[in-house]
Amino acid sequence: MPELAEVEFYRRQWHEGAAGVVVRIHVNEGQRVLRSVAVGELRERLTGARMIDSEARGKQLLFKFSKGNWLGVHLGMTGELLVEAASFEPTRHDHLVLFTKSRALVFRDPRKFGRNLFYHGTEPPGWWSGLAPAIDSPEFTGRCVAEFLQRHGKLPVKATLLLQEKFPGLGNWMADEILWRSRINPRTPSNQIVTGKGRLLWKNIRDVAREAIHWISPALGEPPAEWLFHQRWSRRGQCPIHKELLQRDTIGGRTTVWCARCQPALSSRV
DNA sequence: TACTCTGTTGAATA
DNA sequence: TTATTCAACAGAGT
Repeated sequence: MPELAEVEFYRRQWHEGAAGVVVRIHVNEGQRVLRSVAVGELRERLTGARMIDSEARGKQLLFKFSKGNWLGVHLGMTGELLVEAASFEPTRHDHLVLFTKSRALVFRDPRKFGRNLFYHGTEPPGWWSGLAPAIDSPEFTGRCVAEFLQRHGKLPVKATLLLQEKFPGLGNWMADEILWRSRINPRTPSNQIVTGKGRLLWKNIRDVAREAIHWISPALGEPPAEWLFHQRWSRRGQCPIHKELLQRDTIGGRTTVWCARCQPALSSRV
């Protein structure tokens, strides 16, 4: 599930739930999500450390701990961050649990597509500072979006929007929402998004990202009823505008939903 | 019961 | 270099 707004929700959970130093660590040894982590070092260094900051960038999370320790989290498809009582007993999907005196910070991920990273040093780790500029940052300009679309030529615009190297945090439903608002057919080759449409697309990327955070991040809420979001999960989903049955197909390897009337194929529109 | 589907992504292949 | 396919995994839905 986690796209940028859900990721931000989970960041807040852990950030607000963290209280005091880590006194004990539970690790689900040998799990995929820990494949990049030196578990022994993580245990040793994080025990006695205290969370002092956190940041979300797209789908990536970084938690800064005292004594120069950094914990990265990617939630994959089914990951979540929970705060439980100190008496919490980890279940089989709880791969990393940081216990403080009063709480347990839980990283749970049944499908294990998520990932933890650990780094020790005074500056943020390279895998963090190398991430693409956030969608709401000044660096995310209409021009750089236009260039990126051109560069990806024939790739359907739907698939291009899912590339995290340029659109950090966009996931499947957000991409569909953005294209629907922009009245762009998801199969449109990226380099055929011309000037005016490109500008509109850029604006809607920013708007949907910002509004998603507004509606979802405070309490894992839902966007307003008129969003495509609410229609996409069912085969009977209708365009919120025309009440027409939505189209549904796999594009770029992902289930894609669109309205044939709002988003006609390129050849049949102006 | 068996089969299909899923919000991710990066490695392998073409 | 770039685009597509698939595997990693578990559970929910039909």
